[in-house]
Amino acid sequence: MSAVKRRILVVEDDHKTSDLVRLYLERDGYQVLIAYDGSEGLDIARKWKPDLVVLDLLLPELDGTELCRTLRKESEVPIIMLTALSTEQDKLNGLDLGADDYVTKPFSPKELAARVRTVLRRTAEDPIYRGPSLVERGELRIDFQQHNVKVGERDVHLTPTEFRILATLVREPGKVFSRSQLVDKALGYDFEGMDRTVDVHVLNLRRKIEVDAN
Amino acid sequence: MSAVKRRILVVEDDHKTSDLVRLYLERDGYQVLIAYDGSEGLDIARKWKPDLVVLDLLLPELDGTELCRTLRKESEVPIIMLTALSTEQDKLNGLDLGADDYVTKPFSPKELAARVRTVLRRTAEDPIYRGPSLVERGELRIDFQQHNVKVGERDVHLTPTEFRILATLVREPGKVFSRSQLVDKALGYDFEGMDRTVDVHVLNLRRKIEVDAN
DNA sequence: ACATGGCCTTAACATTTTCTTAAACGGTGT
DNA sequence: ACACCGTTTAAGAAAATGTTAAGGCCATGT
Repeated sequence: MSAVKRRILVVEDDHKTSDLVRLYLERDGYQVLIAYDGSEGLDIARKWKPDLVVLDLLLPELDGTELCRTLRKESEVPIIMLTALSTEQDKLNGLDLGADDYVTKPFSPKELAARVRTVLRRTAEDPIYRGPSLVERGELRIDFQQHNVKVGERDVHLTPTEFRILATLVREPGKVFSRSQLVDKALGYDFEGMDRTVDVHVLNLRRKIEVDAN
Repeated sequence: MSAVKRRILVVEDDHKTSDLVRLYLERDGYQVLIAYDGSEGLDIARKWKPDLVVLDLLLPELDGTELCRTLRKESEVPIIMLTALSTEQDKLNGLDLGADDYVTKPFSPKELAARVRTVLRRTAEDPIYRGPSLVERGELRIDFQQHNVKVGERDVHLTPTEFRILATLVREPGKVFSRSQLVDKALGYDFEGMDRTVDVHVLNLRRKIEVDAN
């Protein structure tokens, strides 16, 4: 897909956990480095400039809390907290430290991978995530954080492509897009299929969100 | 395919990057020139009249920011910004300068090539979209973004051809066009029908937008 | 490894909109 | 009256768009 792999630093002292995480993240096409204690983590973070840090809260040498705070001061690298603690209070503390997301142990590596994707997507240069993270137009309500859409009270499930198309349109209300423009925005610059593929997505989208359905 | 290759000027001081870019763009059938600093870039842009400029933001001699502004004042050549900076603010600045698109380093040359294609498709290919995206003449209001037309308060629905004819006329107010000139602009150079066809479109157009209808 | 389910893509067909053409109309000047 | 030229009409042809359904792919669960 993209030529340059995104780099992810995992700071986690438990080898079993870190190996599992590495496995899943590498399978998703990320480049992964693991630091086994806090100060090593800080070190690598500074030199390697990862695109995202997965950070265990309980660490030898330098605590995750501390590390998180330090990283935050030095850069805006997205951080996902990883911890055994799970009370609401703990979560709030974590987020206060500047973490972008929070996963409690025991966790499924798949879920972690999903969160990584989400956080990176939010922070990446994807135009559809620029601008307000909550957009309402009439009955329609699009939450870019949660990645969900409502029509009135009804929850609407959109596929990724449908979401991207809707997002593209909603970011520039009233603007008319050609098929190929929509393809670029929603299917990506390197899509090489038929223009008319987008017709079907738009049709499905309409069926799902149009109020005056018939 | 196309008789004359489109010309692309790449202004980029890093030889490694510029070579890579040249490789990809040439493979896509473009004619490529590289300028290794800003003032050289400006020079070539003026003399060579490229169809598109790929512009690194950080340049010796004359900064990309400055160059972009200058180019914009002198022509409407599409510009794609290339930069290592990637914060929201930087992107917005770049677009504010009048760049048509923005690619952050490290980038995949394939993506750049795709963006070039897209931008050229949007701009160079269709003259009626060059110039202000909102034009008002008297009661008439043409929005090229929204692709809609108003006469006073009234929304007017135009067919694609009618829109193109109106756009052609409105881009050069007062100018008189022969039938065949209008055919070329609105129906395309490869149209092979009767000149008179355009009469009908003009008629329909008049009915729709003329205020002193009867 | 295999079946499942969700999503994407495509080709084919249906429907709607737009384009094109030929022909008729109506002034104007000769 | 007739030739000339812009205008208008109407109807069939063509193009664009909407819709359906089938096949392929990939990730996930067994």
